[in-house]
Amino acid sequence: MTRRRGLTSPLALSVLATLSEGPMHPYEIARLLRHRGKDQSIKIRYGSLYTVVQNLEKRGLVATAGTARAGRRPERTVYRLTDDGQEELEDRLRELVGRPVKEYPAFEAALSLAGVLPPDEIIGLLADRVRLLDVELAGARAALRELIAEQRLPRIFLIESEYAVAMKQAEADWVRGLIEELADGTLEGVDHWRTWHRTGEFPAEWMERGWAKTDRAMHPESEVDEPG
Amino acid sequence: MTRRRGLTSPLALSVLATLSEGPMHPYEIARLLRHRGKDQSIKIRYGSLYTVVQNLEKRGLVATAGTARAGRRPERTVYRLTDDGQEELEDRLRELVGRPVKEYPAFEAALSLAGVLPPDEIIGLLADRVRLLDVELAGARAALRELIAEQRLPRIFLIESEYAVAMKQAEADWVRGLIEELADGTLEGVDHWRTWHRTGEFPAEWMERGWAKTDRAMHPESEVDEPG
DNA sequence: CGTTCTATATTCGGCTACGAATATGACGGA
DNA sequence: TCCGTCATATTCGTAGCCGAATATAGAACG
Repeated sequence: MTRRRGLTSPLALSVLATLSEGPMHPYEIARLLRHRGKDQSIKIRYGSLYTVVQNLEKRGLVATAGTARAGRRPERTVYRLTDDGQEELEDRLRELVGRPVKEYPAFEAALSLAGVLPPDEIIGLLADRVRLLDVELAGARAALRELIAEQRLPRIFLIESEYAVAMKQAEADWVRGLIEELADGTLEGVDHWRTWHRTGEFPAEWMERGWAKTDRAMHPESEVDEPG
Repeated sequence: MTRRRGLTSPLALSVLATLSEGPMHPYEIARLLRHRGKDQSIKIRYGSLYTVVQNLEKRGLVATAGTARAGRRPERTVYRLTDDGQEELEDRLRELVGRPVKEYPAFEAALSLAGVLPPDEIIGLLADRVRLLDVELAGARAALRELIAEQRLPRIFLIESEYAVAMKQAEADWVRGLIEELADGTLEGVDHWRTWHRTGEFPAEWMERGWAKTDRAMHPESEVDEPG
């Protein structure tokens, strides 16, 4: 009945993973992860790191292996992975690889609120986005090529970057498609959206539909006492 | 010189966006967003909602429009969007639509640490993932069809879901490709990864490469005082 | 050998997120 | 009418996240 709550952050996982290579102190963990470019896929904040390690210690997933000092620099606490920690690490990794978790990308949120701006402005913004995505893609691909060709780093160490590139490419492609549908009016509703912004009035044609009615019903004009 | 820090959460943005339709109290905002299915693209937590609204008030982006009560139920504070709030809303939306922001999906983190498990187990887990993604995709597509055909909801109100579906599809496709490359050994390094897990020894062939050397150098065996 | 810059190593305080608790009204059935 | 349950509406405490500050050592430069 050991409680398995919390400590689910990617940072916590990366700490366990790194310690599975041998005892280390927190700063060293961060340095290694950075050196390997893992900070591109995992958000590493020094402020968080030390708290996370302490919490992992509380749960018995890591333990202090001793303290060391070089010269008169501040004392470093060296941690090691416990058996429980190794088990947790593997369990969480299995979970994370084996099943998708619901996430909330900022762009999805933005799309869901895009109605606030008029469609023609949105088209321009989406075009900006595509341009920037293309630049990022070119950069990321060049970096990958460099690491593989010059540094002779096996591709297997770079799958997470290849994944990121693939997703970025998919997004760019999808946005390009959306821009087209918006521009040529293929996408059902854009015309009404446009006139709605021009006139400020909710399209009469939509009023009739069921979803519009229940939507209105959600927002009763309630009597309000003016403040002050 | 008004400081424009913080309050960048999607939830805050959705509050502003919803209030741009008229004054409301926090619970009503949440209800509307839920009714419209926006809670699929934006994480809505009641605990957070009230804090967010208060902070928005502090920054002058929303203001209390009065208080209302129905019967003897707890008093509700009704908020309205200020002019500053409307401006902020549009600015942030432009930013969010127009430029990609770096994000850290859990799966990317998992991939970057996947070396902890042996490759053949990873292949199995990836297969699980693909299966689950396919199920989710079927469900999401069915839901979209239902809303468009039965409810006669214009597609424009559903772009965020279409985006989510497209991204999920892209991920499923990419993972399928990865599984193949892992299974048939096309991906450079899998063989060494496999023997490394079997023997516990870092492959000699890799030792020679520059990246492996600097990696070792990152982790000096430091003298450690045993504790207790 | 002073100065400045960067790398090392960690602490601290404030803010944010969010689960859980609270309190009331409305509705439906036995 | 009494009771259970659902919807309404909000507060509170805690746990975690993270920017910024702190302090020291070595390296580079003139």
